Amino acid sequence: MDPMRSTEATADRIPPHPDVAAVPLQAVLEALVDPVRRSIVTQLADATTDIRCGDFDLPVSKSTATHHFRILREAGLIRQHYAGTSRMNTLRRTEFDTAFPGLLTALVDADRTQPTPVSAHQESPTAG
Amino acid sequence: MDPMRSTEATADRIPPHPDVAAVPLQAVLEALVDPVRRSIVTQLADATTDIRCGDFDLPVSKSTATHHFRILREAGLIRQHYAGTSRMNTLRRTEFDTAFPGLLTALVDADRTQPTPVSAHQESPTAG
DNA sequence: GTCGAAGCTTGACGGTCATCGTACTTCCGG
DNA sequence: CCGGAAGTACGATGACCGTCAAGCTTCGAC
Repeated sequence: MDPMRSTEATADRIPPHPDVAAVPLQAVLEALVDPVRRSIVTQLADATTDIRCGDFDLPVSKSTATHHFRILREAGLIRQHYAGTSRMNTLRRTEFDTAFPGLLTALVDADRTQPTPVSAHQESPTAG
Repeated sequence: MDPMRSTEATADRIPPHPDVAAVPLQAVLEALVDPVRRSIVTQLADATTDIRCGDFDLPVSKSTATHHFRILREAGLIRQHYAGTSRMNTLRRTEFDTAFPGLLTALVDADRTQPTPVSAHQESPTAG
């Protein structure tokens, strides 16, 4: 009800974001090995602005998408904040590049060259 | 029995190595997400010469190690050749860097900064 | 030829994770 | 206040993958 709430004042409902420097490399790789999550990251990397959860092009249900966003947030890859009922997502590029130099660039670059096929109901597109 | 067999003539027993350019990014990430396999890669990156399979410092049984070497070979990350009964392993750095620029460097670099804890009988060191 | 060393193959097992549906919460517009 | 929209939380389920032991193959030494 405050007139103060534009885009930044409603952040209470979001669990705390980790310090990227404290995230283990293992967690980062586990986050990025999933094609759906990697698709989220590349869509963010290609965008110039934040993206709503619901505006991503994803082949999974809403609850599964929520799960993926959480993994990415906990891996320090994305930052989330509320705007109304919409959760906005940003890539934490600068911070991440400090902690893992070159990693995100190399991955997004590779994903652009070889777009990862993200089809639903398939956990291991390589083996399948 | 040929006198010709120094180190390169015995390569028959090794399945063919893939063309790195044809390896999907997904396969590369699935290979590198495992801490044991990442440990193999970093040990190779730190070495100046080839390493025998048995000379790696790995917390798993021989059969499991064989499995990991195969995954890495099929992901285009290592090259294997026989020398007697020993299988030698080399990092395919140059080829890999051409196909996935910056990826290997960023990963090895990150792994050096944050050495991955590879303990036996543990598939998900992050969650555990 | 025989033996040991090095490593592969196979089969089985157990844990982890991606997936979903359902129910719940929070916010905005009338 | 009420309804819809946007997401989350919670269980349940099924598949994949890392793990190992046992047995086999290949090579080198003697």
